[in-house]
Amino acid sequence: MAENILDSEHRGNDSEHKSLRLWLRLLTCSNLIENHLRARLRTEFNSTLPRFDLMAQLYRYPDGMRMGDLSKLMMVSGGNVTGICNQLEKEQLVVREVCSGDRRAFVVKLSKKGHRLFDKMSHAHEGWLVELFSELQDEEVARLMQGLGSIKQSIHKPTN
Amino acid sequence: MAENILDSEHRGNDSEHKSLRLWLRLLTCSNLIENHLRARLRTEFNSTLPRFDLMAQLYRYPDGMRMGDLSKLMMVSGGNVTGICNQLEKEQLVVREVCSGDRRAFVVKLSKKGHRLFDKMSHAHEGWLVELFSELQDEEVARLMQGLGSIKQSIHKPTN
DNA sequence: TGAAAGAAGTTGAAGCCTAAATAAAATTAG
DNA sequence: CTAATTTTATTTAGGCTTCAACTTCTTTCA
Repeated sequence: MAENILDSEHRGNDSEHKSLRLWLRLLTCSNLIENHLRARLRTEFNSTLPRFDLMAQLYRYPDGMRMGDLSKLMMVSGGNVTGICNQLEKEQLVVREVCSGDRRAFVVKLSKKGHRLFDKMSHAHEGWLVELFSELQDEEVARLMQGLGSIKQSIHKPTN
Repeated sequence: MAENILDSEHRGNDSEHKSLRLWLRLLTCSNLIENHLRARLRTEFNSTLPRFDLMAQLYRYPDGMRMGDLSKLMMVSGGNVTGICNQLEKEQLVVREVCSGDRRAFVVKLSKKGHRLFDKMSHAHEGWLVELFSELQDEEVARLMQGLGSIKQSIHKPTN
């Protein structure tokens, strides 16, 4: 314990500050983009980011997915998925079907109405992102993809 | 308008998907890290990320800051800052002082107790980040810092 | 000066989100 | 087969977050 304190004062300070600064910058970018997307979703579609994200997952899996899969992919809690699905279901954008073979589970799918709406939203959404990233060179994007990929990998196995 | 639709179908599809994929990857990384930090803050300090973030801002400005500045720096709404400050004030980790010269405003500062607590928390917090990023090469971190910097710049002036 | 415009912070309603507890069904093991 | 465990989804309590409306104070400018 005491050694750790010494350690971090004698060496490693650099690496610490680098890690912190990297995280803060990553967070800033994420917040900037998220806030921008949220605002446009609200003003242009009277919708929200979580609703959009859930529909986006279903859009990519036309056969539908279970609540638990949604929770994992979206990296949010199960209760949260339940809540958002309830709303989308009430608005008839999404359908819960009983899962043959497991009576506990549901398969959630985009309804026709939901599919149509998401078509429009995702098109706009992609446009906003292209706009936001318009000043970035292709090469820079490629490097970022790679670097962020490393982070993803690095974290999925946190000193296991 | 109609031209835009044509445009995006004839060319630019690549760039669209690149932008979208970059955003999704950025978001994934951000979520992974955020969830990890949130969990450790909870288990090890029985605290939360928003509380930590607010205290972090005050820690960097020992003379305190106004609510509005906190809102801008943290990129969250004013009402949100009010709520978090209320909590921290109740726990005596933070102090609201009347602002001489503007009777509408407050200057929020870290209390002694808050300062001591944040000392401990931030030390742990930096350690967690070093751990999370431990597999990244220095060079990769530098490249990421630069790339994310470009994003930040690019977005702060969204086609102004 | 004084009315209009703007800015700082709070409040309230609604939705988002988590963690922990629960209920129901499936799986595993004895 | 049955009891214990695990899995799937929901519920609950509490905190986070936004937006819009509001109050109070400051600034502007006619």
